[in-house]
Amino acid sequence: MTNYLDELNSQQKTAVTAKPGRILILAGPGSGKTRVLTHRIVYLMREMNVSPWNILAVTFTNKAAREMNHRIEQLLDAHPRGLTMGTFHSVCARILRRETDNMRHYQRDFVIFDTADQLQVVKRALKELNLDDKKFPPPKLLNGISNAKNELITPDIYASTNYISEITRRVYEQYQLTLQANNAMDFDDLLMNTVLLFKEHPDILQTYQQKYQHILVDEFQDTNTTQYALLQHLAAQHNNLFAVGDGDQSVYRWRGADFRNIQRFQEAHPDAQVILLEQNYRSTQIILDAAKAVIQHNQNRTHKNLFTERQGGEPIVIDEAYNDLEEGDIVISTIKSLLLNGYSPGDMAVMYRTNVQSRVLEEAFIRANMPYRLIGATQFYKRREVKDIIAYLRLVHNPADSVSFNRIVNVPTRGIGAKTLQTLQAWAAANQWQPADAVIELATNPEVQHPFRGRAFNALHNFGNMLSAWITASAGSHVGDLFDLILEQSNYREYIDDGTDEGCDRWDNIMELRGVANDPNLTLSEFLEQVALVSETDNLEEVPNSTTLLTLHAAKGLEYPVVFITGLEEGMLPHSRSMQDAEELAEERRLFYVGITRAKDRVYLSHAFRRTFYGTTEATTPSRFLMDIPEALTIGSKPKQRRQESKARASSWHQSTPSWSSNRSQSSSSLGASRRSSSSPAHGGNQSSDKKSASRYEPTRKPLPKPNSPYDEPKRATPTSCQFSTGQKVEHATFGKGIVIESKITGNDEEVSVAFNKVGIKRLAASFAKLAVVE
DNA sequence: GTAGCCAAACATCGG
DNA sequence: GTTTGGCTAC
Ligand SMILES: Nc1ncnc2c1ncn2[C@@H]1O[C@H](COP(=O)(O)OP(=O)(O)OP(=O)(O)O)[C@@H](O)[C@H]1O
Repeated sequence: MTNYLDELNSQQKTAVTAKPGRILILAGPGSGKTRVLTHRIVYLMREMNVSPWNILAVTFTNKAAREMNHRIEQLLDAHPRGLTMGTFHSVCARILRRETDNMRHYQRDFVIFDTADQLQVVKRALKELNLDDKKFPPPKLLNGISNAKNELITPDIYASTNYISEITRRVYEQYQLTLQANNAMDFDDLLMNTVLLFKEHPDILQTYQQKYQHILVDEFQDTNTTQYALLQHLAAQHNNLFAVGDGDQSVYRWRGADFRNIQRFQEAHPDAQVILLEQNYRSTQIILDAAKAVIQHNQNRTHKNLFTERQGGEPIVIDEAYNDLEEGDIVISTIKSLLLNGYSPGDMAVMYRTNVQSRVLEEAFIRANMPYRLIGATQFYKRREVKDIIAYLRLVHNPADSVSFNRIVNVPTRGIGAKTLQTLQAWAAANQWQPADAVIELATNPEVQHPFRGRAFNALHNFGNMLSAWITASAGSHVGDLFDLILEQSNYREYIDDGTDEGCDRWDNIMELRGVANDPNLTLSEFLEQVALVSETDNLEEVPNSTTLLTLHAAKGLEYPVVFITGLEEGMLPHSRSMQDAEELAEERRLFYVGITRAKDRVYLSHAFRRTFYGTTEATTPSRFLMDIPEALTIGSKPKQRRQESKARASSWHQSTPSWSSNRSQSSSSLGASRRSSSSPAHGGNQSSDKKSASRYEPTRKPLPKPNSPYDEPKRATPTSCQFSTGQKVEHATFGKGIVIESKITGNDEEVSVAFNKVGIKRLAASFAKLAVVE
């Protein structure tokens, strides 16, 4: 039936049932984009009789794709077989993989290079061009190359206007040749090469145009020129493009995204239907008002009249901490209070501008023994041991990959040092081989002329033997079997698992990777593609019921009942590297806006008066963004005042200790619950080992403390008598009626356990929970 | 050829 | 404060 349309408001319904064509949905935060996209797909299939094979849906993360797939399956009560759904990168990778026969420079087994690999290639290009990598920093050059690719600029049309750009052009040219020789593409190539393929082969383009008659795109504001071109090509024939986006949430300008693609789209297609989604289903009025007040300061916005039916709400809490350490402690103690108020750890997220900030927060979680999940920072797939194993597998899959070859040829050490490698490189080059071809030749062709003797020869010969055996084995076997074979024959375990905690940890990571390879239906090629294209947020749900620590960027598209945004200081948010340029500053503001609008019920904003950079501590100024939130919506001392206070304090700090503590207790009163002032948290020696073994990468494997474990170790018992007693009937604003099962004094508050009729047993803080006794 | 040490660089955001 | 890579001593 059509009852799925009943779940939509009228704006959403207009969007979902719009006549196919060019459609632009401008969707405010929390306005149900996901719902509109999924229902649109179902609508196309059911009402318009469109086959899922003819639908392409592009999402921002793999996780979003999975979730939408799941949702559609529920709505249809059947698996949408044939539906193409994925990120730009994964969709392009699939197309390219299929079309390699039509590409001049690539074979089917091409691999995807990540940033570390890319840097190696840039360094090699510099060497080949006789350029000094001290004078021309590889990361800068790589950035230039990436920008060009995002703008669909190939080396031959790259216009150099000055010395540096001429260097970039040359390196770019050489870089592309090296990638091709390695049968490898970088992330940007996946997009650019797909567009180039379509440009060069109109017949192939036509095939895909006919296949993808209906195209839907999420997060349209964060598409770059190349992605935009891709969409325009694909949609050129049937003109059915359903783009959903919000200019106010554009936060990827720095990697080529341009929210003006929204305007471009409207200008290119004046007949496009534009539909606004303005009702926010997520946040309370107060949160939405605060967010609107923040974003209002940006120029050239499409006006949207956002509203919510969730009247009122909890005020935004603004906290000032003495330093970043105390900021972490404040977050922790606030979380503890919220846990007593019925929230669970998984309801909360702690956000920050840069990954380094996560460290202090993480340590606070570890000290307090609270469950958390860290997104990003040192990503799993970027860890040394994981990259090593992937390099082995990649080399077997694509022996042309010399970056992987160089990475593992002597890891574990097997007597192939710099000197030998140099000779190998020269010998390989003379024969037009890649290094892996050379060692295989050495091992399998006894006739071959070569420059090696003695130990070096033996080492290379052995390695070549192993490699060619793996390549043979890879043909018929599962990824898992190949994985095990490589581990065993390379002696990698002995090398990495050296008995230290760290070694053990690294081995565990390898076993975790092994788990991914377990899927029997996965080919080596698919496995490698999957691990290359996973994003940080993709595995988010794997740790149930722990608080999420993540950057504001990573938070885009997610929602949490409680959101903490930390580090609201000038230089941090807005970031110092974005404060010069008005456009970049506007993006910082959007980032803050994105953060606030992730919250359903509560927002906590914090800043530290002193923060440690590079090991030295400096005084800070509260973020200008704090002053944009109307006072009426906040609790905590007024941002304007504190700005001056902080400045004054910064200058007078060394003379005397100002009335910090009194000030502090004033601003913390808002939380009611106990909050210890962190005078000097012990920097114990066991801290670092704790961190490594306890949580950094464990969460996906090791169960974290159970949600009901006692986070709230009693601190200082204040002699207060209990208001509630066992058996008493009570009522709570949200949870309804229930019976008290236990009541005790914890910290300086009374902790009440109540069995509610509807929601089961909850533990609440009496001062917080507004429990009423009923007859 | 390799392990281990120390200095220099370092850290915005991510697929 | 941490990581990287270049250098030295075995
Ligand atoms: N018509 C509706 N009625 C009730 N709830 C809805 C409706 N539409 C969406 N929602 C709810 O609103 C919340 C936000 O939806 P969604 O995550 O799709 O927002 P979004 O538009 O993607 O937001 P953002 O742009 O901020 O990421 C979800 O919890 C969803 O269930």
